[in-house]
Amino acid sequence: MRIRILIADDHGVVAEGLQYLVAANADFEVVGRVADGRDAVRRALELEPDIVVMDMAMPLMNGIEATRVIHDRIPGTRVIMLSMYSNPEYVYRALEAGASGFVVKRSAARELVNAIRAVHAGRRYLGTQVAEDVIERFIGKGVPKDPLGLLSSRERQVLQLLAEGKSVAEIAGILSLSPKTVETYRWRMFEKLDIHDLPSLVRFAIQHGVTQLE
Amino acid sequence: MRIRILIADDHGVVAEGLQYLVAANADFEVVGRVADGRDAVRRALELEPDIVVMDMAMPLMNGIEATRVIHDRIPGTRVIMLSMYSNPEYVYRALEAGASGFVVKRSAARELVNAIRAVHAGRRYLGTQVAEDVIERFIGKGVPKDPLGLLSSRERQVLQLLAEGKSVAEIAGILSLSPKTVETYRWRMFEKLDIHDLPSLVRFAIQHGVTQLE
DNA sequence: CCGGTTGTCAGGAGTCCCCCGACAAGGTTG
DNA sequence: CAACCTTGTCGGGGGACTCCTGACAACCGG
Repeated sequence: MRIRILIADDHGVVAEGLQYLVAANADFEVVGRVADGRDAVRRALELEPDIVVMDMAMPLMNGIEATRVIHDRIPGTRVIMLSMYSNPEYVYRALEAGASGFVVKRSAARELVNAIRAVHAGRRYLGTQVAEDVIERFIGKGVPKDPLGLLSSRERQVLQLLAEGKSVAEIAGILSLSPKTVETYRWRMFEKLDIHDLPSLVRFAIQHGVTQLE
Repeated sequence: MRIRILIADDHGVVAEGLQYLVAANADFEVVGRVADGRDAVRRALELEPDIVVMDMAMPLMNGIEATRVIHDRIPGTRVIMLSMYSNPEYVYRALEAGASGFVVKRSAARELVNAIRAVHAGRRYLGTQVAEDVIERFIGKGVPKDPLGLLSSRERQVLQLLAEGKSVAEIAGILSLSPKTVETYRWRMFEKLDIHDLPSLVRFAIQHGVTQLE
């Protein structure tokens, strides 16, 4: 019985590369490939793979939020987060959202393979680089507390979409909500973060990895 | 006679993925893989590959500089730049440094394969995404100019203030202008940059150093 | 001297935002 | 358990803001 894997990465070249890389192991099977967080959730629900290899920064819904949903809804599926950076704040948020592993793209492919096997065996896995960074931080200070924790998951979704330049109406369409509801999230978000203009919100989102500079 | 390829990318996972991806084509042969710009130059000198697939952002020596050296010293070797971003300034700098192709990681693997074949056949290749961006902005100019140059000084002032979160009314106050005038600058700016939402404008401003994060 | 760019302002239709209120469901805590 | 808080969801209304177009004088480059 091969390990069934879903790959979520919005960089076509990278994603297809990953697919070949993973498929080079006889006991791995890539069952799907998607390019944004919402599709990741959809296909994961549909396929119930053993493992999702998830890029952290993706359009529409980032890897963290997607992980949160998948972890909640599909108990048998484990998520391995793949990220450009090993910023402890990111690692913390990924694990807190329910990821079982965290590997930086910088590391050797070996690590991803190790991570897949470890996680599939029910363990957790941090890339060596990641583990070092995180431990370093943990002994220095406590748990990194980030203001994103103040926001509910809906609010974070809206934050990302807003920062990506979507209008309230577009967001309502994307999330299948009333525009009024989206406005409420936006309003509550501004209150919680004590931010009162869109540009500051965009900066905040970039700084906290909710969206990227592109 | 197979096309001999050197891969330079500091992200282990990505690089190995690329290797598998490229090697999936029978007429391609991956002769080496390196993780920084200096090694790229060293190995290129040593191997004289047909093609170097080069990541733009690498430690020690970035892809641009490495390309410059390789292009100068090994006439038979062509470089294809692989980048996260299709920012025309980057594309320009890559081409000016002697790259023969430019593909963004976002694009499909197919494009990289196309690029390799095209470049090996002596042509140049820009990914469709890249070509669009570049042509759009450079066609009328001829001279590669950074898009900030498109803006008048008043427009740049307004850009900065907008990106800092100021409202049109505030800006009018600061610059002692009618709000209507400020609106005009804002509108002209959007037109010139082909940007149609505030968050994108903020990103643009940050990317071009008009304002900073934090 | 003429077309293009810049700096400046105005108008109007239409959109969006701000802030408030509301309520049900779930979670937490005394 | 009861009381409270948070979250998810929606609506209203009025004021603010945006978008686009038009206008015109000044300058500058060819």
